[in-house]
Amino acid sequence: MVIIVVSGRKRKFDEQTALHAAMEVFWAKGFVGASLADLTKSMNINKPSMYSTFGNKEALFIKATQYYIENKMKVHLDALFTPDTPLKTRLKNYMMSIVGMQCSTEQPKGCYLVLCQSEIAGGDIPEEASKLLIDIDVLPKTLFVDLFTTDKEAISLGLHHHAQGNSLSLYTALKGCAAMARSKVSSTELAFVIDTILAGVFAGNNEQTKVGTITTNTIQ
Amino acid sequence: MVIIVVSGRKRKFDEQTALHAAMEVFWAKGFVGASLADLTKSMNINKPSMYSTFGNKEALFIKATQYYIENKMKVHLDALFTPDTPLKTRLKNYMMSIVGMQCSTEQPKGCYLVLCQSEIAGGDIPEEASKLLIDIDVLPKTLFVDLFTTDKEAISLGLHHHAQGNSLSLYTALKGCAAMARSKVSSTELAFVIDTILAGVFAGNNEQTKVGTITTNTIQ
DNA sequence: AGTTAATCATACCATTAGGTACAATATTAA
DNA sequence: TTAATATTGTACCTAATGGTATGATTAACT
Repeated sequence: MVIIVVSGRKRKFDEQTALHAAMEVFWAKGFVGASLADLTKSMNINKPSMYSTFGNKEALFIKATQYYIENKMKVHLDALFTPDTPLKTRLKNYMMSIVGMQCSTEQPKGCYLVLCQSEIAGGDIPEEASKLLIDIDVLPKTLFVDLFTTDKEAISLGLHHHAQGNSLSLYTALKGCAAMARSKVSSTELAFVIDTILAGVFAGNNEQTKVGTITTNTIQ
Repeated sequence: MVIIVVSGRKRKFDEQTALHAAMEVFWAKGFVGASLADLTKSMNINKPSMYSTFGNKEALFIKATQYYIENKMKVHLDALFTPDTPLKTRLKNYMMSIVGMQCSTEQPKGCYLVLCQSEIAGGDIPEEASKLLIDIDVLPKTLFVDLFTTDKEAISLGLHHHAQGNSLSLYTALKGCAAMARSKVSSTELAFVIDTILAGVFAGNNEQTKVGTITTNTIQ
């Protein structure tokens, strides 16, 4: 990191602190729902300061989103790779770490990304921001797929045969929990949901249930 | 229904058709994201017609939401009570009927209610509309609870012992699928997710997984 | 046909949206 | 102390927001 010393008035606010505040506004209201008045008020700065520091609303959103990923997503990863811990326990710890955050009263309930991703279809999210949100969406699923295909225990349990499907199931459960958390469902209740989806994955769900006359068991 | 015949110019548009169009706009953009320009353009009427017919944006939203419930939610119920069909199959048919709708290209992807409910936390949804959205949210869960507590097969399988938790699991899965569908995940892929959660429910997930040093197995 | 009453289209209102110009204010280099 | 530079606060811009007033249209009832 290069620090260039220049003369001029010093910035009164801390960029990271302001970014944290912006993140919370987008987390609660989404990109479209968050107005510049909302943002600058929470960031405790005025519009020219915001524009000179971050560019515009979209650029601020992109930085806030990256801030969320760095500070609110990656922190849970440790639980997934704890040594000498059964796979199921590691998955549960990881998922409950996320669910705990979704239900916390310290910050907006639910998931920043789930909310903003759901705004894309409305057509009011600028292209670059939209692209970022879509790109991010593959990361958690890829993480699960890697785990199911490389973890010794996963392979010995045969879970790697349905790595894609199992990963999608867990990721879908997390998104469902995000929606539930936003409606104020407690993490205690959602723990049961996590247990259930993990039971389904570990029980093996290969015996597909018939739908009408056709049977579905392929993932494309 | 009382029809009052009065003199005067006849309405050029059909109220239900207009409501259907409004529903699709709210479905795609949410309450906050949908502007009156968006709405009246899709409804193919102009603002005074909209205001004289429906009241205001909130009243239109409430009617559109009720329209959604009547025409897009209740249609799936039949699958849940098909005679001579195993419980698991009925649940799968019901859930896949919903997921199929979430993934359809005939209308906006995902779920109208999940999107709009997620906007409540932002504080920009008027009170009456917000109350409706919150009230609706208990219906699907209640539906599952009733089923698990009254269905013969459910009871014989012991599923009624975790009626609350199992219901929450299925409802959470549906909300997760809604989020997934909005990001264009196919119903074929989501069928695997539904199979997995059903496997979890029917396998019984009573054997809870330890989280750190504490064990969670209660639903409050 | 003429009266009555409801709907329609246009234009408009106040407010808020995202975004800037500009002058006042701090800060450093000289 | 002064010149140079960057940040700040205020005021403003244009476009879009939810919502209306108004007068022209159109249809039913007498």
